[in-house]
Amino acid sequence: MRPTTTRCSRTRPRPWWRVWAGNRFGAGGPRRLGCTPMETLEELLNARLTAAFAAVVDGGADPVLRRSQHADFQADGALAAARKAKRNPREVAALVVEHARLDDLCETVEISGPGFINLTVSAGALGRLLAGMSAHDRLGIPAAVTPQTVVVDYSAPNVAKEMHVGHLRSTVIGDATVRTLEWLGHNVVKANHLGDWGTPFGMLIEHLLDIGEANAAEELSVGDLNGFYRAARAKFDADEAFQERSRRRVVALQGGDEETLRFWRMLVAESERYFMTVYDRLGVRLTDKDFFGESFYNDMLHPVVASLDELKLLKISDGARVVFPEGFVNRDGEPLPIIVQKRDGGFGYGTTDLAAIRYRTQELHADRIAYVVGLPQKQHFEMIFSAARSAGWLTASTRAEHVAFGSVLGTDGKILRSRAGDTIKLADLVDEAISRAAAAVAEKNPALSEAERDRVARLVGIGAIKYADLSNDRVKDYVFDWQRMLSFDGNTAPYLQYAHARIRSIFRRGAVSAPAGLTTIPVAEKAEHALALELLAFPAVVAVVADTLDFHKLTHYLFGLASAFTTFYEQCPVLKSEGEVRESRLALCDLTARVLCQGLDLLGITAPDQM
RNA sequence: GCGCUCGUAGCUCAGUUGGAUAGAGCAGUGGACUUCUAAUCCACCGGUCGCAGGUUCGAGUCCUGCCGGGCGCACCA
Repeated sequence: MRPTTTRCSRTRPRPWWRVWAGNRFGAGGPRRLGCTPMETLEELLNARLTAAFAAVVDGGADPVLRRSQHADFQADGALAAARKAKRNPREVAALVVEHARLDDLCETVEISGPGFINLTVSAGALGRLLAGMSAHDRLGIPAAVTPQTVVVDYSAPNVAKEMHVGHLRSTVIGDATVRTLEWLGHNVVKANHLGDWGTPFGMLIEHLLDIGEANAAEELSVGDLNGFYRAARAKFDADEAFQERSRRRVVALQGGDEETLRFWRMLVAESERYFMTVYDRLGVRLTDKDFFGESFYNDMLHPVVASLDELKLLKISDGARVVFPEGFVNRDGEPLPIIVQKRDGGFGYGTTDLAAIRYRTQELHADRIAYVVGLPQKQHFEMIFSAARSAGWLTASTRAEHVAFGSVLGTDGKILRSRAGDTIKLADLVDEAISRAAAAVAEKNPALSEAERDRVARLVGIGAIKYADLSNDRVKDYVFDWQRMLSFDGNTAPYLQYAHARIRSIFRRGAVSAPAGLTTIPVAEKAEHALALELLAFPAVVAVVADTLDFHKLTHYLFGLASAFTTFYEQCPVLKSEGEVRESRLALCDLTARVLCQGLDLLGITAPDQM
């Protein structure tokens, strides 16, 4: 949910508690991470097949390479190419196979069915590629050669209002976005679009004065934001005099009255302090430097309106100043506006979003802006993007996207609420996750020390919540189910964390470290072969996820990797094997652990070494 | 009314530019611990892919029309 903002007055000081360092990202750029670009298995196969297709088919053709149940990979491109050229698909496939240089990569290349090309990767190729990946500190994924500046707009709680499950998804998905893009070497601006401005602040400030500054600070700092807000609201609804005071207070706030601003800052600061405690417990990267609330854009609102006017985009409709982005109609089929300035002179939230997008493209020089906001806001963002394009504030050189997500449902299939029917405080949700995880850990591994158990419980509990959220297609609603997300079986965070802990345990138990400097990692067994293919797929998956921000594709991959590992673990003794086989298996273990650890880290989940 | 979004096994979900017999997990049933963590693994059972047409060698995927759930449609954000 987008935070609440209603009105704004003529002049306003810039928020004092933070200084936007305009050149914070300008100089230096990202650290170069000393990586050599590597070719992935899939890229290699694709390149060879593409060359073969070019030799066989006029104008060439996409090999349509993918993983297969019938072999390691299959290339289906011959069918489409044959149809286009009105040729026999099996013959095209045969010619492609004849022309393809695959000797160094494939054990077998066979044609099957109507013209599928089935590829089995040779052990030698797997060994070489695995060794390359293992020797690489970034697991085969180089840092971006041309880093982008990416603004991630997420979390966005409201001052003096409790964070609830609605903020959970934005925070978790946003954090995964930040981690993934930062790891890839991009300049990421974390923009926590705090709801820190608007009419409610009249009543909130009056309530603060009623109960006294000290009491208010106390109430807010312990996280009783709902209590504070409700009390203010109740008075506002019941007491006419209080209403009047609140209205005057809003005017004073908007007018820049110094004392009023001091109270407002206090509300904001106390709320931010509280939000930080929640973020810290959740283990997300947001800091107190990342609050860029709506008030941050206040100075930019009048200029936005003026610019729209100059650009002839501004229209007057029913006394309000509006822009009509093309292609949007209301229920009567009339053009649907974005209200940039209301009849009474106040600004709408659309104005703030326009100001923010202009700021982000023109001042921050963003190459990409990701709005991690709920699906219901979809039309709003389409309108904002459309208007911003018309104004020239959003050009083809910036990718603006609404990273939409669905609702969190209870096991009854309805929007998740507490038993009493209230919204659930995010802080309570975190507490419950940790206490449930603590109980599970205590039961399943009593040998852990108390301190270690607490640490593991926190990582498991938080991991479970995040993983449950990220492992579903984000655009869909998902069902929040404690039992399922904390299960050690199935596609869950604890399962992956456990797989990782088991691997670390091998090295502890064997008192060995991962072999280094291998030029090849021989794979012989079926389970080793399958694990190798999974490991080598990591770079491609990360690339897709960075592009689509579909994190369930990463969780899906990690689960497949962990499954492949446990099969290997059951069938291929590591410490009991000897010589080259032992070295190879230790290297596979190490590589799996590193990929699991890194993959989970991109999701904001920590994998403990033991649990 | 217009628009967006979802509908796949009893449950929770994958399914990438259209490709081979639609895949997992949970639950259920049956197996496997002198063993590097059994917090695991293996096997079986389970689906008219909401419905009906269409496009073609081939449709869960693309097109059209329905049905059902959720959401949005100007001065709250």
